[in-house]
Amino acid sequence: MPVITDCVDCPLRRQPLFVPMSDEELAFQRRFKAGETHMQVGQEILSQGQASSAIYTVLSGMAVRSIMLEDGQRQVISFIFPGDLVGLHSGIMGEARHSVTAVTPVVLCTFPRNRIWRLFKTQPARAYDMTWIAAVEEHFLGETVATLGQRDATQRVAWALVRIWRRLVALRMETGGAVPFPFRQQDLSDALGLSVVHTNRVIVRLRGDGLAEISGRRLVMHDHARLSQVARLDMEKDDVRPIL
Amino acid sequence: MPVITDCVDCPLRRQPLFVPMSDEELAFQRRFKAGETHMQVGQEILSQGQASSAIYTVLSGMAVRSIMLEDGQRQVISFIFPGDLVGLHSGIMGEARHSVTAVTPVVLCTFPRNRIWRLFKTQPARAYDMTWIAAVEEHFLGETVATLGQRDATQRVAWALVRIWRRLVALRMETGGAVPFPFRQQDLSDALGLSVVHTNRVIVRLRGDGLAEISGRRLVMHDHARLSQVARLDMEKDDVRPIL
DNA sequence: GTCGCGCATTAACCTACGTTGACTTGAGAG
DNA sequence: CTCTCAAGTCAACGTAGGTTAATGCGCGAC
Repeated sequence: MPVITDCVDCPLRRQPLFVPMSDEELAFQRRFKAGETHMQVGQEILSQGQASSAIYTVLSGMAVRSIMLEDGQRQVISFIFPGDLVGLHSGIMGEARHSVTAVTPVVLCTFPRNRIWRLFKTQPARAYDMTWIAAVEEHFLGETVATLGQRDATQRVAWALVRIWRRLVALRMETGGAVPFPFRQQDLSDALGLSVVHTNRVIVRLRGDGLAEISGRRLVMHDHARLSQVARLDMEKDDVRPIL
Repeated sequence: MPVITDCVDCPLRRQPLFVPMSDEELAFQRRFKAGETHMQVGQEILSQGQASSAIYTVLSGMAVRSIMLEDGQRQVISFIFPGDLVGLHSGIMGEARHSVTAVTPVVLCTFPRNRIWRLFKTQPARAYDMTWIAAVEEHFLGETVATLGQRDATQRVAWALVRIWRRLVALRMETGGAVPFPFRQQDLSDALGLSVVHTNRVIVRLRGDGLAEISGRRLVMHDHARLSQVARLDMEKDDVRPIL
């Protein structure tokens, strides 16, 4: 039987990426958390079209959020990392409009759906944070739309790699100039609206140019500054965000 | 001096598209609303990079939400219609990451930023609605990402036209098989990641095929079912949403 | 009226990316 | 150790959509 992480000991909330929690918030959080769920690689945390009974914070592991279109094409909407909130809008709107699939083993904090309303009633600060999280998410999606709409293949791939890199660095998951990269090239291309073949062409070229490379399920960043330039991302500090 | 609409008389909240408000909510809303702002065509309701001091609900008129990229390209993130909430995440995150530009004269209900926190403290139901709105918005953005990532030009244009059509029909703005369409083809192409030239090719073809046409600042829908099919949008009822 | 201007429309040409299909590599199963 | 299967890589060729640039057209200014 695995031991459940007490929120007090949660390794995530101390990360500089996240807004610190007050003692009172922490106390509420411990009661709000109903338990933990463990998912295997390939398992669906959320399934498109299914009602979902809970929202989750990813404690560890990674996943992809994707929509399957009627004609069988898949769009990856976003990559999911530790600290991300999953299922907010299925929780609010009733039915999941997308799937979330684990690409590594994933541990989730579970917050039952029917407690969300209590959170809004008794914990306005936490409710505010939830809206804040939704706003951050929306901001990223806007950036994604801009990337898909206006960038060419090279810029898109560079953008995705830099975004993933920065997020994992902020989570202190960088070791020896590399971060875990459990996504397949197929996931990347489904996220960027490119064919796998062309995504691969770009990745090979970026590697040849000494900018970054993917090898052994890890992303090795050789030249963050130059790759950011290719991606047209400035070097601005990532904003902190709340965590549930 | 223009007369300010009392929330009690607000023509929007009665529309079937929106979740009805309780008397108590309505009472709060009247105090929450600080006033109205009128914008001219071309004016910016929100400017990318500027701090914004308020959030707004669009009472009437239309706008586009867009990002200007460093190299001068513009991505239209979404089209804004009456009932939409504008500036939620600039309000929460401090600085606007995108611009919102009026494409018709626009009337806005103004909610000062510093009252948002009071809303969360005293009106959990309204706070919940705000999160709900953010979730609906996020859902649409996800659909946009999927459209830009996986659809070809014809499907994209059809998708945009159907989305706009349905929203304006839900707002009861349809007359004689047509709705107002104040957007330029340039706006459409910036939203869909296409060149104006190609967008025009598609529009001309859709018109020739008797599906829909844009003429005289109006969108005439000749065959909603068939166009929806082209857009790969099913005929599902649009969900209701709250309004602030 | 007619001038000026932003927007829609069209045609000719070109390229970035998709498609198909074959080959390689590597990791886990037995 | 080697078999298998999924993922990565690569080349050849085709096409959707970009680019450029010219023309048409309504509409407000005066």
